[in-house]
Amino acid sequence: MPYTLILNNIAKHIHLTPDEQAVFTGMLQSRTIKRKQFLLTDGDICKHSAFVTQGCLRGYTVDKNAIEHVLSFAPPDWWMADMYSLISQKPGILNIEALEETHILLLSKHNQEELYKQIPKFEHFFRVLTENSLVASQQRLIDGLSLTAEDRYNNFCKRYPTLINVLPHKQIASYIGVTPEFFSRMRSRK
Amino acid sequence: MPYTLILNNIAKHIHLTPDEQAVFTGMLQSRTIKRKQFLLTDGDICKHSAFVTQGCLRGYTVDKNAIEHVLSFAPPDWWMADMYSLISQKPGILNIEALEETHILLLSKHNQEELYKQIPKFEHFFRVLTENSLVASQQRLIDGLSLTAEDRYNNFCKRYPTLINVLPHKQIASYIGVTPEFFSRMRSRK
DNA sequence: GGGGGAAGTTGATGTAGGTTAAGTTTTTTG
DNA sequence: CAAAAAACTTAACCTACATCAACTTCCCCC
Repeated sequence: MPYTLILNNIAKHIHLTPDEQAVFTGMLQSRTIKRKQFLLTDGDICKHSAFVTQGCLRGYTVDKNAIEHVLSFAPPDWWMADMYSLISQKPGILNIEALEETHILLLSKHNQEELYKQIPKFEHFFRVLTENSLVASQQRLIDGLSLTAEDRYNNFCKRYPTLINVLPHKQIASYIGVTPEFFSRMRSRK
Repeated sequence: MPYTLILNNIAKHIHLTPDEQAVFTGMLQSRTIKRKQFLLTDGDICKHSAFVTQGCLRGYTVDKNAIEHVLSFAPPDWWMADMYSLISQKPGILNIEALEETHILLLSKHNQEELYKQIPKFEHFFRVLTENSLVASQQRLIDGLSLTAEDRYNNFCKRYPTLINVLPHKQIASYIGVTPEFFSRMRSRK
């Protein structure tokens, strides 16, 4: 059953009756994105939250020197969206690309709001999810201000051990905020 | 009436009946913090969300070299807490200090949860609040990865024009991630 | 209102990490 | 499976920003 992962993800925070589960899963749309293809690009208006069931997404921005900066990765069991664009419904700044063939479940903004009305527990669920993201984002900000690149890399290894062997080095380098060249030097110093 | 500001803050996202307003304001505790005094220090467990009605708070961490890093400022009409500690109820990493005499309204974690039960609209309110914080935090992350210190300073001036003339330079320097010395040089170059 | 301790400035020097470039290895895809 | 592209490495050189130190100005608080 393709909904096991997402229902378990939700069950971590709220309990759904079988009926509610059916309402919820009925709102989902499943989709496969091939390697190097995009779910969303810079300038698009984000109309869905995506939940990854297989593969891996990355969300990144491109600066005025055409350098990419990874904001987040989404391996299985993670949610991904351009939050700014999703909540404002204005053109976003994020590119969301599949690093390998990736299976996702899409929840449209319309259905998400419908869910808040029909099953208010989902307000709670997404509040908690957002709170956790905020804490992680703030911790990463603090790390960026107070740690060396080497310490940030060590943290990344500890926090996301499964991703280390899956992601290309240049993507990890971009996430922690260094060039691939410097990342390579850092790694050889140990 | 000392609750006007906070009720208007809430009215931006949800509508409360007079009864609900009374329930809510009845849960608040007001407090004054003198200049250079702390609402919370590193290692404390955060038990309240604070809403500033007058003055200004700053939240910062201290790294292993005893350097302070400002995570956020809270002028009037802003909420402040150590989110990590508040949601996990584990010792936090944030110091929250008053930059001048500051009036706040405190909502305890217990009352906040009570509010979610008694007036579910508050789930919605805090979800939206948290979403907006997340978007701001992510934008700051991206700025840190892709802009020079000078560009970050210009952004800060645009985004928080009222804070520029209120905050000591060294606090702004810390927020944008440079030393006071470099901040001074940056400013003299224009 | 004046003295003392922060806050801010300025200059000389140091360094983490960037840039450019060239070469090697791995992966992808026709 | 081969060729092309992408990922990774190494080295020389560069720069944005940090550090240290001495000085000046501001602004609390007694």
